[in-house]
Amino acid sequence: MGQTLEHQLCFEVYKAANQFTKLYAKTLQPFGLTYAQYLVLLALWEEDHQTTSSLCEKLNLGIGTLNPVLQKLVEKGWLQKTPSPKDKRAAIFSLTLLAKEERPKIEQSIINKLFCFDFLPNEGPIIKEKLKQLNEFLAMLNKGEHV
Amino acid sequence: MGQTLEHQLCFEVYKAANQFTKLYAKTLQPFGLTYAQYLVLLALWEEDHQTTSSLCEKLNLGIGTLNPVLQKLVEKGWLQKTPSPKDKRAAIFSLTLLAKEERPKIEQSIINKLFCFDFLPNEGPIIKEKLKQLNEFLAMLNKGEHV
DNA sequence: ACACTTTATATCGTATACGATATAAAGTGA
DNA sequence: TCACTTTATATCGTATACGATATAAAGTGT
Repeated sequence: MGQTLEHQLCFEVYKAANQFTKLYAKTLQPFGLTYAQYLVLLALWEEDHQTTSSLCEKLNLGIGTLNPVLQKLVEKGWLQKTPSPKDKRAAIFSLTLLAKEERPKIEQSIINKLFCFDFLPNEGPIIKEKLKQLNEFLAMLNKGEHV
Repeated sequence: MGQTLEHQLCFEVYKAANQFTKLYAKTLQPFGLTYAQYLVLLALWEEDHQTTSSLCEKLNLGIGTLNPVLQKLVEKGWLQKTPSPKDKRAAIFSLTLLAKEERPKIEQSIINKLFCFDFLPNEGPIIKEKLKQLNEFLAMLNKGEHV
């Protein structure tokens, strides 16, 4: 395998992630949201009332990463944090009215920014499927003890 | 387009990037290198003696990101920083003997870790090509002023 | 030569992202 | 019940990653 920068899959993934972050940051900036904060909202729009650990699992992030993001979202009025009645350790995060009301505006902004060209509607689903396979492979490597 | 987390291409890219970072971090840890530091070495293994701005362009990173990484690599003895004779503003980074000698060991560790399965040799090149197209598209969006 | 712009690097503030560690609540088995 | 383990969250230190700003050198046009 060629070991030059040009030949590295990991580098293409790295660049794509950074570019997505920049693009979403610009699009989300009018709403006062960062990309990571938007991903949390996506997870909760999909299913409201989730614990920290549930969100960590969905987003594949550690609690050390997610906790500050969740705190910011609560401070800015997007989320509400309530203790679980069943488990005194657990915290449950729920969408506020603001988060529900702003959703269509945010979605429309992203559609206008990213999906007004042919590329993503055409190629997006294919790339996404390939990346899902890649992520399964990488998750396997990250779990196990190989070499 | 479905707006759930499950349906987002950006999220698959995000996860893949984080997983690569974790995987490479573990593999590079015996060498005292981080993933970002490794990417700099890749760029210089491909072409030695590059300026800060050249490395920024190759890695698609801002100087605010790259500068601390380069400083660390110099501190740890992987790179040498010399002022350019032609341009008093410019700094030129070159590989040390250590960086040249360790290269095959580092490459072998990564091959052992990631390429000892069928997945990357088989699917890697296809995914990489798709991501290159995606990156061109995202770069276009990040450059221009659309919407 | 000189005002103006551009380029190259440096620094700062904010926000992730990770692993390690700490703490408290919940679960488990003898 | 009680020691032990597991689970859920919190915090800390290190390293990116970004945009904004600052500074000095180089380039440009008159």
